Amino acid sequence: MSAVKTRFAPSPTGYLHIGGARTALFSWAYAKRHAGQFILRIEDTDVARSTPEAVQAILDGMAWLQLDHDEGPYYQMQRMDRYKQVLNNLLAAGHAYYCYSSKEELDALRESQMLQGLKPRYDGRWRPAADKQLPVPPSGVQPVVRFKNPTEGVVVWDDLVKGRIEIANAELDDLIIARADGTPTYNFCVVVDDWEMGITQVIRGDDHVNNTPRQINLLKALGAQVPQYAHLSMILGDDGQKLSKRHGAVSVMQYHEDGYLREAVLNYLARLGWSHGDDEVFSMSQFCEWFDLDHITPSAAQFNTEKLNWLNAHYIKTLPLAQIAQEVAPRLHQLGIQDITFPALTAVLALYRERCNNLNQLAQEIAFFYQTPTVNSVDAEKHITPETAVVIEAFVTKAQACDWSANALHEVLNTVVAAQQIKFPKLAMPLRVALIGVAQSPSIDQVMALLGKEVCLQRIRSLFPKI
RNA sequence: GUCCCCAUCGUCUAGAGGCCUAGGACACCUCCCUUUCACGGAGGCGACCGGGGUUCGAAUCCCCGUGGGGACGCCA
Repeated sequence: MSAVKTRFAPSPTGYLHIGGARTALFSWAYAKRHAGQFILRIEDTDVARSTPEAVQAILDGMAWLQLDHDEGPYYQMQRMDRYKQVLNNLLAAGHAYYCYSSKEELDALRESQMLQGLKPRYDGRWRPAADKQLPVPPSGVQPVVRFKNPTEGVVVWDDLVKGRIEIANAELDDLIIARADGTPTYNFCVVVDDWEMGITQVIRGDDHVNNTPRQINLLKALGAQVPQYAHLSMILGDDGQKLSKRHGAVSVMQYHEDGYLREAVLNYLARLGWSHGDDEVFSMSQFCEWFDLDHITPSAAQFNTEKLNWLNAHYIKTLPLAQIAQEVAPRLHQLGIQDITFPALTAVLALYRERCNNLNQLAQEIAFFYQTPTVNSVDAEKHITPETAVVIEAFVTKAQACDWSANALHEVLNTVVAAQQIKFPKLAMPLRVALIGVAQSPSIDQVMALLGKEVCLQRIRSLFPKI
């Protein structure tokens, strides 16, 4: 077998969604695993629905996920001349023929077949045969080109995911490979490309299972080597329903915007429909060493945001701080915070990153370090009582004298609590409310140390003006 | 309707005839840690779609049901 070459071949009619991303990931990983090549091919022959924006969205998605291609992107619209050559060869060799049936005629045929409980298929009325009298071509009608599919026998292939699949040629019909305007159709372009680009494994969604026997027949007519096929089952939404734009089928870039790390999305996707024993958390380089098609589940998988969140949390707390800072900084800017020089973002993140499973949430949580928080009235009411001011005043008095390090502040906190004969939260909670606006935070001494003496005192005084 | 595919905890999955009184992970529950909230640690709850075979033995193989999904375009 020649060197492995896989491809991802999306049609640019929308953004790169999670299902497409997983298909791309598996194709990419398969090539990496076998030291092969991965190519990107844009299937843009549906001129009416393809858009440059969608092309860009796919490119952006692939770039964000860092699924780099070794060749391409190829654009099918740029290969028209080649398709037409192959088409003519097929016509000349008698593997294809012109069909003058109108769309209306075909619709009527389909309808009557459905009514009879039959599978709708072209009946071959323009298909040439040895002793057959073909109808006279109507004038002024541009014909389509149909492939002369074998009428007998079975098409068999050993699907790398689903095992042996057999489909009788009697189930197939003569598919249109070129439209009336002369442009080739999907099944034909795919075949020519997979053949000429030397694709060895076609890894794609299982909605293509039914196209496979047609493509194999076409490949055989062209005298081409038939690649191996691996049909991935689909991904269902969180609710078990088919992924659609209406419920949650979002662009992979949306995950980026929504606060997910690529590491988390990739790791999650890798484990959706594929497994390596009990391993759950692994890097992409590890994945590329492990990935194989033997351990792909043939059944559909339901997307589980909770688990993605868990992985996101894992990567937020384990990736280098500098990397997390790079992700969080722009999100702080989006919250209207311009200056993030003090306190150092990495120091803040070191204290806070264990508390969030999402980058946007993380940015929101730490925003108070860079801008004055609004006090949560529920928390304020709960933790600030008439006696509070006394306690806080005692704390401020003592704290002002210390060097404002976390350790020193910790000492002061303990001293004041002992002197006032109160429980620790009686002091810590009102401080949190004054400094952060809410009653939840990491160790309050560490927060105060990061915030700095000046800001702390200022925020305390704004809530307790008499101090 | 016809053809094709699929079927283990709520979810993702391990499982290739005996290692399975079915393992791991997310979620959930309990406890521990604790300066609140998290994080972390320790436990717990929880599944082989049904029925027939084959076999000494089946989650694993076969058949039939049932359920779910996909395809049936001059879309890709």
